[in-house]
Amino acid sequence: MKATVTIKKNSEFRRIYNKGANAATSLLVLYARKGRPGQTGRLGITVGTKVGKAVVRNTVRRRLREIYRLNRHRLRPGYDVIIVARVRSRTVGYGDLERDFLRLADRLGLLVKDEKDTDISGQGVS
RNA sequence: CGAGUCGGCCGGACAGCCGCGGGCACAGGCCGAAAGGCCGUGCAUGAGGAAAGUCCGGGCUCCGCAGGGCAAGGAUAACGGGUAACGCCCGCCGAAGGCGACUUCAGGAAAAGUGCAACAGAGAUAUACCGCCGGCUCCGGCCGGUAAGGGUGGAAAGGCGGAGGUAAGAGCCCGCCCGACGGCGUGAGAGCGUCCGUCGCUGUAAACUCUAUCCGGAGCAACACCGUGGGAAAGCUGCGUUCGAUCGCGAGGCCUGCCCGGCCGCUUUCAGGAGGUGGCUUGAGCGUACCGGCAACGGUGCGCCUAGAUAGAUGGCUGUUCAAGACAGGACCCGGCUUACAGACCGACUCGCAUC
RNA sequence: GGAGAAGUCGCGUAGCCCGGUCGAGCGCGCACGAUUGGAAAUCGUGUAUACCCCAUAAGGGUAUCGAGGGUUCGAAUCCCUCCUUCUCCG
Repeated sequence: MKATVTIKKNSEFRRIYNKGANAATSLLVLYARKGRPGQTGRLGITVGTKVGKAVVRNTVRRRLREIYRLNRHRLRPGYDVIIVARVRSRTVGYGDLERDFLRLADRLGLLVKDEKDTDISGQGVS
C-alpha cells in the first residue's frame, strides 16, 4: 500500500472548497473532487482553532488520518478528499467519527460497491 | 499515631500487529545526459514540567545613531552577594501573621515642594459645638482661658499613671513606654543597643514629584539568497516602409530531433514576490566526581550529542499490570516569573497525644 | 508563531486621564399613563440582578462595572495576575 499523500497548498484547498462536491453531518464536512488523471487520491484535513486547544486538534486530526488510511481501499481511487472537523467532533470517539466519514463518503458516491449490495438507488447505507 | 511546614524528584510501564516525521545505510526498483528526485528495505531515533500565558531579561537579524551629554517617555527600589543579564535567585535586616516549623511584604524619600482627604464633625493641618474655669451682665447672654471629659471621623496635635501643678487645664513638671534626630559602641552593610543628649512632626508617592540605577526601535511572518507569469523605465537594430518601434520581412529563440505550419523584437535596471532554499539547532548545553562557598553559585577533570517539522510528525486495534493515567503538543534559541495539574516517591523540620 | 485593542443595565455607548457627589449619565428598546373613534407619532413617569431583614406591600441592608487579589479611610476609576472577544502581520 502506498503512503497517504496529503494536500498541502492553500490554493489547492480553496479550489476544492469552491469546485468540489460536499456533504456534512454535525461532526464533519467532506469535500471531494476528481484529481488529475493517473494520480492517486489525496487527503486534506482541516481542524480549525474553534475545535479546541492544540492537544485536542492534534487528537482529532490523528483520528481522521487513521480513518482515511484504514478505509482507503473502500474508496474510489483518484479523488482528492478534504475532511473538515466541526466543533462537536471533539466530544466523540473514534467510532463515531469513522461512521460519519463512511456515511458522507457514500453520500458523495465515493465508496466502491461490493458485488453483494450493488444497489441502484445509490443512496444511504444506514 | 494524629495535625502541619518546607524542599526535592517523577508524572504510567511492558508486549504484539498496522502506521507517521526527519537522519544514516543499501551491488534494491523507476525516472533523468548528469546533479539528483520518487519509491522500497534495514537500523537506531523522535514533545514538556509547564512545550502554555507572552509578563520580564538576554542571544541573533535588520533599521537608526556611529563620540559624549541633556530633555522626554518607561522600568526598578532596605542591605550584601550570585548571574551574560534581569523586575529573577540566595543570604541577611526590618515590619506583619502564626503556640511553632515557617510564611507574606511595589520595603527609598511625606523635615525639598505641590495636590487630595467626600460625608460626618465646632474644627482636617488648622480649630472652641457641648462641657470646665475666670471676668462682665440689662440674667437673654457676652468676653477671655482651656484639648483633661462628651460627640464625629480612617485620622483630632505622642501613650499610660500621678492626692506634682493650676482659677480650670495642658509634657507645664515627674516616672515608665513609643517614635524621630545627633553622639558613643558594635556590624561588611541595611541595621542593632537595659548607654547619653535634643525633640514630639496626620495620612496618601500602585497622586504629581524628588533621589539613585537602568533602557534606541522592531521582530525568525525578522533577515539573506534563488525566482514563474504579468508590470514600469532606460538603452539598442540587418533591410524595406512610416512623421514616428508605425507596419512588414530577415536574423535569433520556442512548440520540436527534422520538414511544413504557428508564435515571439532584444538587453539592462527597478518595483513586486506565486513558490522554493537558508536562518534551524553544539548550546550562558546535559550528566557525573572532586574542590571553594552558610547558600544562590563558581572552578577543575571525565563522559555524552539529545526533535527540527512547514496543512505542520507520537496514532489505531489488542493483551498484561498497577495507584486506573491529571494539566497538556516543540515552531529561532536560552535564563526566569506567572498560571493549569490525577497522583506516586524521597528528605528535613514543628506541634500534640501515648508508650519505653 | 508574533504584534496590538477592548470588556459598564436587554442593545449601543459616556464616565476612568486627575479615586468620594456613582448603582452609575445618554440614546434605542420595554412597561404604564396621557393624547386618538382606534393606531402611529408625540409628551410624561418608570425600568439591572442576587441574597438578607420584613406576615404582605412599601421600605431598608449587603454585594456586583469580565474574574480574583492588592494599594487606600474609600476603587467602575490606580497597580498586579488570570479569562473572554476582536483586529493586524502570509
